[in-house]
Amino acid sequence: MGRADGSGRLVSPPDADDSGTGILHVDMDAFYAAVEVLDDPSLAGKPIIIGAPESRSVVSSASYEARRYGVRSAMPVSQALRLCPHAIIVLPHFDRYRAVSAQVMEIFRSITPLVEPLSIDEAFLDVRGARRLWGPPAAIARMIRQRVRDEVGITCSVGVAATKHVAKMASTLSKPDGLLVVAAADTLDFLEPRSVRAMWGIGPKAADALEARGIHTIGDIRRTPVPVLARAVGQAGAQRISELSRGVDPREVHTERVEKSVGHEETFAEDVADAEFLRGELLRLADRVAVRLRRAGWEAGGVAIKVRFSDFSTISRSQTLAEPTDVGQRLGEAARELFAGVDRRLPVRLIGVRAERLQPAGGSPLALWDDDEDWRRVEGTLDEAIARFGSGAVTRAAFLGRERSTRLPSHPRPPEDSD
DNA sequence: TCTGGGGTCCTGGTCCGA
DNA sequence: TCTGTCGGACCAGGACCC
Repeated sequence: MGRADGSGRLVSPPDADDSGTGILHVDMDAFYAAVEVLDDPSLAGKPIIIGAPESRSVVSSASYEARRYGVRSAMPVSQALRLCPHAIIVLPHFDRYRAVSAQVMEIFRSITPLVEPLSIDEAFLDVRGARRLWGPPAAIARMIRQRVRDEVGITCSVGVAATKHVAKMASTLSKPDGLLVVAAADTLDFLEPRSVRAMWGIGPKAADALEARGIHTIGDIRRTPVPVLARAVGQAGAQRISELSRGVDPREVHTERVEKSVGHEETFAEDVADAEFLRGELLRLADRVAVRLRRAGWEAGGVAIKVRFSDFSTISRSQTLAEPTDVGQRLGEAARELFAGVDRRLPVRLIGVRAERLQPAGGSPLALWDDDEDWRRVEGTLDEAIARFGSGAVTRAAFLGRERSTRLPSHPRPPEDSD
């Protein structure tokens, strides 16, 4: 497995056993800060905070030099500056981060087509089919680290394991600039002593709820019956963490990701009570959402708004549209209708608009599944397909290329969903 | 001390039709 | 015809992730 190297991280020796593995999780180290150093080498070795200097801004990313002072992502910039007064604040350059990210992802795809980007700075790779070309998984991981360093100029950490969950945990433990390999046979030993907080999907609330029941480690989760876990994290969560604690994680590496909603939100520099101004903002945000919808060729079947008040309490309202749309005016009208029903007892800190239930604009081709999971492709809308084939013959329909399934009326749920 | 913006997923409540 | 039940759709809120 791995050993501590004195810096708090775990790394594997060059001859680490990688038998039974094949999933890699690659995570760039302090990505935004690393790109800024790449573009301005005079920042190297200095505490950098990526964020806006405005009063309500939070830290998007921080260099490891800043993290030593306790600076963390999502922390208010004002608080970060109290912890590290000599930190250098750098405004984010998202276009540049996206360009570097594309460069890194291209390296991954030159090794295997099975790449699942999780965010701008991390991805899962399934390298089980790449062994003959590039060698065993641990060797591939070393090659990736070398290539990212040589060709892009930044460092990354890699976890190698048999499953996504363990690979993700391993990369986190190996940070920064590390490699940790967990052979399949070592999975349970690896998981056993780790804090429940280290699990992917367990946040502060769930961790508190588990610890209140004496469940502190992943080994504790493994020994706890699912109904007991369910009282802390809900039924679905309990089932999931119970399986993960036993090293069971059947999730594959998916190369296609389907967005389910598109939204914009804005926190005002100062809280706003002026309703007319807020209505104007809703229209402006709806327009931005509509532009993105049209660029992607989607229409929204529903609209949601989010309002955060000066006391940080947050409400949301949503409605299904009579007809799907990608027109900003229509989205804006729906958002304003929803806003009219909100009790505005306090000034507003943040307002947001989100388009939901996305579907292809103008009735795209459908794939229809019948009861035998046999499928056929038809042109037109779902309603037209029902008219043509009858709802009884069809259990499931998906818009091609989007993997959006729609269960048809009066019919049993298919054995598995397409998501 | 004072909490961004972009998302996904889950839960629980309510309404409605079969 | 009335009533109870069940399941699906929809909605609101919260937790979580980067």
